[in-house]
Amino acid sequence: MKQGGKVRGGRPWSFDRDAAIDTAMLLFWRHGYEGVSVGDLTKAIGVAPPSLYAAFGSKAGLYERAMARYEETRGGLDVAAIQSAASLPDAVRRLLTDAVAAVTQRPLERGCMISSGLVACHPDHADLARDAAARREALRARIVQALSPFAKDDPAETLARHLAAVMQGISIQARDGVAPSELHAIVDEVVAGIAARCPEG
Amino acid sequence: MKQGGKVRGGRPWSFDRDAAIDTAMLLFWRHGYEGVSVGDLTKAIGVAPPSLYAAFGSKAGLYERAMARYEETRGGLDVAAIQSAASLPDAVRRLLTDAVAAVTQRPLERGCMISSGLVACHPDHADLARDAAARREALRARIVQALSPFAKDDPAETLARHLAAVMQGISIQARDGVAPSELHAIVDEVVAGIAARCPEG
DNA sequence: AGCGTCGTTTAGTGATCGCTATGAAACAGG
DNA sequence: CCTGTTTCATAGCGATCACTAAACGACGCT
Repeated sequence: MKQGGKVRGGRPWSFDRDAAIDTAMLLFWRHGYEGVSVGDLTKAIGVAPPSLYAAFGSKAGLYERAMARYEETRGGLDVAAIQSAASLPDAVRRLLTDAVAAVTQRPLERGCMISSGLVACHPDHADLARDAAARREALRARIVQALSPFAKDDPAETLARHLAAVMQGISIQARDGVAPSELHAIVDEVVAGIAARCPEG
Repeated sequence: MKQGGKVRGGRPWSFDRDAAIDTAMLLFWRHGYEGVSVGDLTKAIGVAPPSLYAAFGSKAGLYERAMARYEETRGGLDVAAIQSAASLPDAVRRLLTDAVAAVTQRPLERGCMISSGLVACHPDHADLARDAAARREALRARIVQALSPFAKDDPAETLARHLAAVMQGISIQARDGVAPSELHAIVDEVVAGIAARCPEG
């Protein structure tokens, strides 16, 4: 998907598909799917509508690409790093601290595009909403995996759902402008609650 | 705001303003602000656009009325009932159990209109988004009040933010179709974490 | 009945929505 | 050069957006 993916002949691409997805990702991240028009996208990318449609099929198709890009680059949950933690509370702390950093890093694009994206929308976009919900469920499953050295089966599933809920709430509050220090205070409380119920210190 | 709020003369109202706000509330609750058009609203209410605008000013004005109605009737946090709890863990349990009930009660309108509503939108609707964020902050303040018999000042503020985050996450997961039993499992974990760190059992 | 008042309807405003038909432009190979 | 292939921008599609001008209709009052 770099510049010029030709085989034989044809006019070369005038814009970088990769950069276009990044641009679209930032716009969707800020304003949501229904808050960004195709006109906004073409203007920000610097291209005419037919080029966008030739490259990505539809606005919904570009949104899916943007979501996937977000997962690869921003919503990356470093499973290995969390698994190497010394204890369950430490693993939870790493997980949630990373989450706070991710949702407060950029001043304009706050919150998590997956955790609090496409929660409600027009019925016409129900497919996209289902996709977003599936990505949230997949994120929860990856939390289960990340916690696998510390908790098994049913407890891990429930704990992952609990932590997913906390991360979703943190995402919404980050969007609302809550300071990182206050979000870290939430993390401290959650970790303390886990630690207090944990056999190992 | 009942049928016929006249003073002198004039044609009587043909539709119940109260019922119209309820109808709009359900639609906005399901699909979000940007997911409902004025055409959807006029069709559901059974009235022509000018009547809607005469009664509520604008789509945004009707949304604000719907949000207020939601707070009065659905998002009602029973502060008194929670304050009468036997302990902090019990108070938290009541709070979160009520929240799960509220977000899973109706099959079509799931989640909380305030906790996970208008999180991202077009810049033109930034005022409404600020209003929604303010309502979320006000909800957190009411949690502080509800917990006032059990926690004071700084700890209460942080705990309320923590619980608000959990409630927001529960709202999103309820929208995604997560079963009430699994949401209750989250509540159990949060309550257990509070109880384990609490001086009184 | 006639008048004033206000809510209603019909019908439509310009703007924007997501998307596309058409043809020119820019390349590779001959 | 020419032809074939692919991407590009111009221009505009029908539909829908939030919203409104203008006239009609239903009442209280005199």
